[in-house]
Amino acid sequence: MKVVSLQLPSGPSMERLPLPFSPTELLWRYPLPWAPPPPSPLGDTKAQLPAGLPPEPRLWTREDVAVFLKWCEREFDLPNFDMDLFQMNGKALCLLTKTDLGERCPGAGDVLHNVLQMLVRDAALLGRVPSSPVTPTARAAPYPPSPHSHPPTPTWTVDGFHHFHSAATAAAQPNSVTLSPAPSVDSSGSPQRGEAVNYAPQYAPSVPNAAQAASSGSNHSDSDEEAQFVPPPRSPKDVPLTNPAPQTHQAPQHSHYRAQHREFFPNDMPESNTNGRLLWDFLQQLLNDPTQRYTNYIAWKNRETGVFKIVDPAGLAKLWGIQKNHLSMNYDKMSRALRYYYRVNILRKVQGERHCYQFLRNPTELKNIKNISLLRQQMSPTRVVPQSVVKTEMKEERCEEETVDEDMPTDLSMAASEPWRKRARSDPAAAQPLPSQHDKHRISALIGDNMMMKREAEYATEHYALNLKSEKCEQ
DNA sequence: CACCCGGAAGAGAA
DNA sequence: GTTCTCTTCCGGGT
Repeated sequence: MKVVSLQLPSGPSMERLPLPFSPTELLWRYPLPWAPPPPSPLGDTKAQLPAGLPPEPRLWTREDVAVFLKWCEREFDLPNFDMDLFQMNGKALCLLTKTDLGERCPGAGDVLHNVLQMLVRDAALLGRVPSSPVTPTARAAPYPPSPHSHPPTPTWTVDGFHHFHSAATAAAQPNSVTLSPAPSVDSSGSPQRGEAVNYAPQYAPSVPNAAQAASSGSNHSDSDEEAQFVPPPRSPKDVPLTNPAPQTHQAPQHSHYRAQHREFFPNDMPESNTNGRLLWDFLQQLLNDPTQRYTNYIAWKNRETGVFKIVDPAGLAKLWGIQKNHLSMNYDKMSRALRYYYRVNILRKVQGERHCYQFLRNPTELKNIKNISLLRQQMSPTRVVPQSVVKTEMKEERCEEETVDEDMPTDLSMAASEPWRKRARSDPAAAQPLPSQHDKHRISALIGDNMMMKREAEYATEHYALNLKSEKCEQ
């Protein structure tokens, strides 16, 4: 296992390295005075739950479910539910998808689902019943059980932010990540397996020592992977954090969260809505972890220019696999995903340095890509268009004026540029004619040719740093 | 051997 | 059904 010894755990151990959680989720969950959460119809639902109703929906009895439904009818002005369709306990209720709920109560399924999701997450965050922290909660984890969660993918546990937690508890519950069993491995998605893990009385460090697993070979079969998720004996390298920030799963205290949040995601002003679902976002979250817990996996080499190094490729891939619930993820696969970012100028490889990449866009830009993609059909020369149209449009755009920044592809759609890449590579003649340098530059930005991209990359480096600075100033 | 690259096909979510 | 973002697999190069 290749481990760079930093000040944090000397060996990457996912048992004590909770993944960052979605900042947007917390914004949503824990309204900040200066950053009001997105309006939620659910509002202060939890506080208004009928007295006597356990806050953890999965612990509800049938009667509790009935009480809850009645309460929902009143609270959200929903049509009366057919209680015959809800003869189930809370656990079963939570297992219903939004669709299921919609079928049982047309017009109210979304609301019901959202409320349940919120309650489940709240319960998890409060440390009562761990939710799936690492894998996307939607579809992967038993909890929340629905594959149609909304908000979509609040994913992370909040353990990294609880500095207030007692040292004793921290020692007993080292910053751990509770990993749900691998649904992708077990296609049955048996909730029983999840229960066994997730109803544990405390947050057992059930995330595998993914780094160890990964480092022992990243091409296991799925069954191997699953086996790996039994926490192996702690290696001598897995010394406790010397960092004074104990990582636990206690309920967050808002004030602490606030303070940390500002540090953690100073660039997260725009709502990304990705929540670590996208690879670049995931990497940013790890890189920007305020307590630097992931530096054994990934670390900035030069934050100003966006250059980072994947310290433990196998371990990082494992983390990513956990996040995406693809437990057979390895560095080879993950790096393929990274390479897709080349062509859209999100990343580039740092030549000559292994596992070194550079963000070509700073976090704000990246997060704005979501918005850009909404606008791209009107404004972006590299907008997503049906592939059949790409060729024609490219010819027309060839003569467009270009500034490096604006024309750097921001479109995350691989499809948009793919035809050109294909043409250029598989059929060089087809990429012709390229009558001018200008055109070459143009095409290069699309096809991500490293040489031709150099100018943009250099620009992006400066651009990245400049934006970073300006964002800091805004703080 | 590990890393890196990119094509191809397809999955899964929105 | 379409689009997006990967995931998976692969052959080939360094």
